[in-house]
Amino acid sequence: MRANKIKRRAPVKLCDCGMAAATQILSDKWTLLIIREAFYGVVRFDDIRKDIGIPKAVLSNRLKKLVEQGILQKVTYQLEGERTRSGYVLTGKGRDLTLVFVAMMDWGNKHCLDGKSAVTILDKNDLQTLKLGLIGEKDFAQIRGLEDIHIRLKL
Amino acid sequence: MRANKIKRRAPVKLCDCGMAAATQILSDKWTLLIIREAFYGVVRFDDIRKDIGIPKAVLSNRLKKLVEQGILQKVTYQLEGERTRSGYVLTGKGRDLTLVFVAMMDWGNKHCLDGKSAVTILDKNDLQTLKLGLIGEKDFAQIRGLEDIHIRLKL
DNA sequence: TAACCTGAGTTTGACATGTGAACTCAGACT
DNA sequence: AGTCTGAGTTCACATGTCAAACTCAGGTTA
Repeated sequence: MRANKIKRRAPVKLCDCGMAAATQILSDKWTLLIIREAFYGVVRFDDIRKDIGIPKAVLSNRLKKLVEQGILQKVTYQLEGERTRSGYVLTGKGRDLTLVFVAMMDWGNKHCLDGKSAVTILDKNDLQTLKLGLIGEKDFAQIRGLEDIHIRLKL
Repeated sequence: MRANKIKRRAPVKLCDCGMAAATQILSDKWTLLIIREAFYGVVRFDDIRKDIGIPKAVLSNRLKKLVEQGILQKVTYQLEGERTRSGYVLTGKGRDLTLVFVAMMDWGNKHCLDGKSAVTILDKNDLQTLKLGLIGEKDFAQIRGLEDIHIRLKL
């Protein structure tokens, strides 16, 4: 290995590091799976529980924390012919996790799932395939906003 | 909330979901912080420990798992005038976490750190500022590879 | 050569958290 | 009035976390 790249200290202190701050909120066995449910539109306590197999006590605790942190909000809604219920949906702060979500999905598909991916991300308007990447200033205008994208299942 | 968006089940099973697979590997209080150290070039057991404040027993355990999973590899290296030592550096699979890293950093900076960011990501060649985003097919060629980027500290 | 220092762990034992099963409680249905 | 369902809470036990003490190998000092 190239010894000149070795550092004895990280150049950014934990308290100045957005990545470190984010991990403290997101890095828990269940939290990101709960947020995944929210992205897919599953809002009910028992539905989330059945989908991901989380113990009730833990789900209750995590939902509480996610609401405190402003990532989810508790809302009241009513499905056709059903009574009103409460559910948990993403706030703006929560929806802003989209790129984290996509980045993890891409990595997981490539390295844990033999490159298979279950969804494609499309431009909502022209249905063009979208890809996550780092791009230069002159192309910033080409970046799609969260309102302009659509997640489509394959097959 | 728009009731038509509510689902009773996630459309992608956990076992087919790259995101879910990724969370099972990464979602632990310390794992992503250890990977952060690796990105910054901190490779030694004790240096990592001092930087992030992780207990030795836990660090030992996590490094073992990260090596098993092929995200880090244990290497032998020698600094000028020091004896040979072993350290932990990113593999290709580990470096592929760059976009996850950047996505989490962007989110954490925006939502946990008042928009302050400690680093900028530049094109290694023309020092253009780079940004993470979803872009359309005709611009795929503008996406920078991991070899072409450079993380610069602000100030 | 012996004593010491440092890095990289392992062991220990108290404490915290996670877990599944059983319990609660309120609103709607019969 | 009794039952069902959704959304939790409580319990008792297994697992994980933590700080401090211990180990062990190489290199340094006396």
